[in-house]
Amino acid sequence: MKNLYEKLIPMLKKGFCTPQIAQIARTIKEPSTTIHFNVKKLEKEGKIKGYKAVFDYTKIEEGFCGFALVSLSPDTYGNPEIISKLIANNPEVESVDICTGDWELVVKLRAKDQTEYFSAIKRIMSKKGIAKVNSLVSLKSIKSEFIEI
Amino acid sequence: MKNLYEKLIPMLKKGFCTPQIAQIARTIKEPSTTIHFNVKKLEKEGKIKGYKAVFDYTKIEEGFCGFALVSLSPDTYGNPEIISKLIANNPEVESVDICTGDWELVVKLRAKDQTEYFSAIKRIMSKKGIAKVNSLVSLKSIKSEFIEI
DNA sequence: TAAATTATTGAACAATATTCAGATATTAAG
DNA sequence: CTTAATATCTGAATATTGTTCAATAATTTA
Repeated sequence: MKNLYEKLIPMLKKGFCTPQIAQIARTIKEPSTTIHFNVKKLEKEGKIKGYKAVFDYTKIEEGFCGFALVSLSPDTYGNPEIISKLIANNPEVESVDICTGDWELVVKLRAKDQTEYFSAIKRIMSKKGIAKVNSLVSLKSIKSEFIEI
Repeated sequence: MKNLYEKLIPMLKKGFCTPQIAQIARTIKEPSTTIHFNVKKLEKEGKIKGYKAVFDYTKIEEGFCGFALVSLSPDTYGNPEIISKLIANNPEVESVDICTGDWELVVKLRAKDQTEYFSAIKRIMSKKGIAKVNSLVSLKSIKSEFIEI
């Protein structure tokens, strides 16, 4: 068979989905055209960023998940956004947050296995400005993207 | 006006979306019926858990985000799933991971503001079995759910 | 109060997901 | 290798759904 999974999964992970207006309308018993109006307003107001699929990552070759707690070196304190965006720009990176507390960045990553996770971490975190990285490896994801696994 | 946002946002945050088969088909130049077949297969195989909207949480009264790094007390080491599921079962909780490393759990939370975040943390984390909580407050989300903000 | 803007809604339309049946490819068995 | 069985692919037809439009109602502003 044609390997469409390799194309479909990255597409659906980032978008290519749409709200089910008729089903929402039926569920909350409002006219579908009212739901349509409201959803489009949420989009125009920039409140909705997009629509996407949520995967069971253990079943799509992304079962190895971890958090990198990052300390920045003093010279990047003034502008953590630049390095954050560089980190975010990797497909293995699920989320990046600039934080207060013991670490400046919290980065969530997903890879196929330990080997690929290790090589991703090395590649992504070997940047000038990163002083220290503390890795927490996830043994089991209980909830992700607001959806319980 | 009817406040449909209060109903729509929780619905779209967890589901009520669907893949855009025709658009995928056009993009990768395959028959839409083939895409349909493949997507349904992904669903049957349990690889796709659902379809949902991603929000700009700063614009929907969930702008305050943080991570709780949790240490469990020795008596819960043997069964961290139970307490993890209790934690996951709160609407403020975006993700829960059982980890190795310096903390047993990593919990991502979203609330309206500092006050509501504080009350959520107190409510969620005051459980027997939780030994210690280290909170990291997000000042800015750069990427979330694989989507850059 | 009156005017203007914003929200709601049903009917008509266009686009899309889904079903179905036949064709093709792949795998398993002899 | 050949045949049978199974799985995948695909176009045509259908049913469902998102979208547009125009008219009405509600809300806000002057």
